[in-house]
Amino acid sequence: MTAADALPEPPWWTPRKNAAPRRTLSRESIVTAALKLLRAEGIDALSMRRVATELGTGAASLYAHVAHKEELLDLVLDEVLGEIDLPVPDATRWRQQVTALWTDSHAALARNGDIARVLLGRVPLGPNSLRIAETTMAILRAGGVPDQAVAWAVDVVGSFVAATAIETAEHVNLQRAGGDPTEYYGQVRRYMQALPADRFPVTTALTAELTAGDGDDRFGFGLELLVSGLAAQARPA
Amino acid sequence: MTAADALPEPPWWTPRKNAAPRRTLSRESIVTAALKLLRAEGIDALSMRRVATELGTGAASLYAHVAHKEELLDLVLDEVLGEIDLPVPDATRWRQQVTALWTDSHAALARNGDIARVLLGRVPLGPNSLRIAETTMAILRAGGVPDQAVAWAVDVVGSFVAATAIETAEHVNLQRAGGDPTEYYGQVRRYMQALPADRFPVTTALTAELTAGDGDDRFGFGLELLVSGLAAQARPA
DNA sequence: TCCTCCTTGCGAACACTGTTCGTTGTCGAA
DNA sequence: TTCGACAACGAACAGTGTTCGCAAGGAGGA
Repeated sequence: MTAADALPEPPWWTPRKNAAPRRTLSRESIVTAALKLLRAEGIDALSMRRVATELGTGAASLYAHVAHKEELLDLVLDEVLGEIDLPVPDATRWRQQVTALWTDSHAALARNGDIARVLLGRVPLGPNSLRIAETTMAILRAGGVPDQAVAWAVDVVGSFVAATAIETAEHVNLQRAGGDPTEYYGQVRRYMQALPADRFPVTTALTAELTAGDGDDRFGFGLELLVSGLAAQARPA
Repeated sequence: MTAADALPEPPWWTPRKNAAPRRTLSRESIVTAALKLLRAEGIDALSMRRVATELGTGAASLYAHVAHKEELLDLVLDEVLGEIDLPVPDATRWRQQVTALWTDSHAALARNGDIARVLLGRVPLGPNSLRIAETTMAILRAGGVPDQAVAWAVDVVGSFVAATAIETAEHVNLQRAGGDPTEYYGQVRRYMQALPADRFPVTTALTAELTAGDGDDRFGFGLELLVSGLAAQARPA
């Protein structure tokens, strides 16, 4: 760095476009930037242009490392799934193990914005998805769950985990946007209570139960239903 | 036209401009056009401009009848849910009744493009949603399911129904786009079979089971898990 | 050393999106 | 007949994903 660097270049010099080192962009850095944006502002804020500006460049530059936005989202999803750590299957504790694994998955998705949205309607085939599916199936199989049930459970419970993660994430979204979830639920509750009781006897009677519990409570309830259903199908040890 | 018309609209639905002489455009015609587009080309094709041109007008005209796109989607969703017909709760057949009702809901959503996407992350409070929820809870309660379980089940199973409906709809999407689902599943199957067997023993062993069955089979499997879980919690008759 | 090829970076542009603004045209009531 | 209300709507704005064409630099060979 000499003193000359501080001077503005004469305008008749053709300006050097980039003083910065060129090899600054990579797939990893793009995924990291996207993930950061996702966590901070949700999936709606995740545009190619915003990811690019986060990295100090233009949107077009991303397409040298990533085919489309969908591929970027796939990569981000797999990155998130990488946060989940996998147990070594133990036949004597299979119920606790699947419960913990699915709970972890729910938590990992829910804590990363509404990334779970990209999971729905796709068969996730990223390396981390595959590792999770493999481990899940190994645990269930060790528990004596029949093969067809094992295969379908990993899909079906996966859908359930994704769907409830979206719900939980939306809760978090609301909070970040300055909204108060309890206030919102209060509004919903008052609306349900104000329904005509003759046509909605159960809804009006159960407003307390309907608005009780947070996302995790509801997820836990559903998961327990599913896991106990699987346990009922398992051959006794 | 059913009793749903008599319900108070949720306060966040902007009331239609009342008693106005309308020429061709109306809320109903907009919802119908949107639904038609949704069925034909999926939710991604559902833009305000396309709905408008379907009606022979411009996008701006829609905003006299609908506050935003989100509200339009809410209306479309409720229209779809109106296709489901509700049984009269019968305590002796509660299991068959909930199973049929949830299966119907799944079918209604799946046959209308990926409309189920708008269901996720929202508490659906349209008149038809409320009627379905009321009936579902009445059936479960008649079956002796505890109140808290009734309330959470309607939410949790609703999420499950929506998630699997998206999956089924995506299947249909693929078919409409000229793709062959069996060919696609064959591809997935070959990919899984080609995985290193030492690190993915279960996945490679269960490729047949993993690609077996269509959306309805998988939905039925998951639903059976959930319903039998609820039955286990019900007090004996 | 020079001259290619090839990948990366990137500004500009294209065809879209949801939404708003200001104006036009029409209709019911006074 | 006049007037005010309001649906209809073209144009515009700010945003989106993606493509194109060109510039810059490194690698490899002559």
